[in-house]
Amino acid sequence: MVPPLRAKKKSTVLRIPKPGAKLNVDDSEGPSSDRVVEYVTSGLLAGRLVPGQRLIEADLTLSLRVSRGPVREAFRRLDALGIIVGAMHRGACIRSLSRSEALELLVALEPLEILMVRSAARQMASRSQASEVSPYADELRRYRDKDRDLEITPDRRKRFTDLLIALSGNSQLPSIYPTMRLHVLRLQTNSFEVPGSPRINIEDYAEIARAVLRGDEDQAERAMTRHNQRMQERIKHLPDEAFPVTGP
Amino acid sequence: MVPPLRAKKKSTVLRIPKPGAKLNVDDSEGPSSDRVVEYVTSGLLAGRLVPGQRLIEADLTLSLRVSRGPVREAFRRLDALGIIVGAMHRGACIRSLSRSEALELLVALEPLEILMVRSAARQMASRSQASEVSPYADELRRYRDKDRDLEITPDRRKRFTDLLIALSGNSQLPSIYPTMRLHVLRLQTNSFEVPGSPRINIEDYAEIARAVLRGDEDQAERAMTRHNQRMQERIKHLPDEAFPVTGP
DNA sequence: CAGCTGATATTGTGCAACAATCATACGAAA
DNA sequence: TTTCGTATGATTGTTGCACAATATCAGCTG
Repeated sequence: MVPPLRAKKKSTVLRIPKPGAKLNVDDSEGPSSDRVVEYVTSGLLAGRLVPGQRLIEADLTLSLRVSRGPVREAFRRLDALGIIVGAMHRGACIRSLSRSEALELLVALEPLEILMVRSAARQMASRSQASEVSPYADELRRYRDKDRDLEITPDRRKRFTDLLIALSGNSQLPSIYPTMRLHVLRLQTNSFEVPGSPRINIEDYAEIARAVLRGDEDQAERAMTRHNQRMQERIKHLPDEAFPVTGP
Repeated sequence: MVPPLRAKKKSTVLRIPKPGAKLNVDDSEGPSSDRVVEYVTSGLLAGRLVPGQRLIEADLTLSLRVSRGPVREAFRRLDALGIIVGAMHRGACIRSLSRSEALELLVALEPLEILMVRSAARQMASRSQASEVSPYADELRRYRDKDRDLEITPDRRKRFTDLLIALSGNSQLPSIYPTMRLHVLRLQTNSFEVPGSPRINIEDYAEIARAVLRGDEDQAERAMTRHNQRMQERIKHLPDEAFPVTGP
């Protein structure tokens, strides 16, 4: 299997790339399908893509300069994450939640959020000096103090729960929680302003962060529950346009 | 873009299939990648595949008679579901949970299971006569009565929680809960017998089913919590061989 | 207007090629 | 002998193209 004699093949150093191959003109790192996933998720949060919108493989192929393989792989991943829905021979479109589905999502997410803040608070109480938690704790303090730099964007919201999950110390939460959160994040910020809502979230985060940093599990749970309740109220009052209907 | 004149191309009716194409010799229906996912998940539950095992694209290509495209798409889906883990240029292997990770998974799953049984019990109490729930309720009764036909296999266990989720009426739970449950199901049955365990699960299911069918939310939660606790105990007592370590 | 027919668009799959990287074994230097 | 670089093979990541299968839609006909 291993020819002991020197083969007549070309030296490894002098590899002349042929046309039609990847050629490493890739400006970013990592798998190409990651870029597609990033494009869709960030586009969803930025409002560049909206629920119900059809995703055409050829379009992404052109705009992202990748071939169909990675695009299709990314679609499967997004489908498994509940971000898009795919139908046989009909491609994929961004998943759209009805108002009741959005409420059910919040109901299902609530117990996970409670677990998350309780675990985080417990970790803070027991090992607040540990070097592992300190960078996360520092970042969480900025939410508590309503740092001016922290303009509340979808990314900031996502980061907030990511922080809590990291602090919770539960290695399995990242795999379970974040899958469909994108839809909630979208409904939290994107357009459809409801009077008084933007401030509410900042206050909610500050309250949750305060309780977690103090290591007060019960208070953290109460704060998180209140936040979830306010989100449910907000969703109930959003206009119908926030819940587009996808064709059959 | 739409050439009005009849093109010189071949008539649509007389399409002569050329060799090397799919040719529809596919004995099953649905996307090919589904078959790959099915092969892996069922193989994991059946013990044909074990955690830590490497998955080679070429192998599945040969054994399932599909090309690399669908195999890679399936891998991305399984990766998003937490069933396998993939590393750049190193392929994928079946995810292996350490003992502590398995425990953390159960901890994270517990609040979802509570939500699930509480909702199911509530639905049973409020609309027990509704035609929607009756088929599910009938099936759940077979668990309550410890139907002899219901030999407890991994599929039966999976079906039990699927039933509860269906009865809960929460349309978002299916997207959130089941992703990583496979690992728990595997640890419940596969080999590594612990004295007295097999009966415990049957009794657990019967107790949960009884409470849910009665519409007793509190009792259902208690029963489900007990079940989860017993599972945690079981995991603590499993031999180390049940938690293979994957190489760095 | 309903139903059919055909064209078009898009997806699903296969195949082959190649680059990039990993993994291992081999051999030379220390 | 041990260690380290390097060749070599294995496997993955990506591309491109071809073609089949299905959906969608426009036009035609009765």
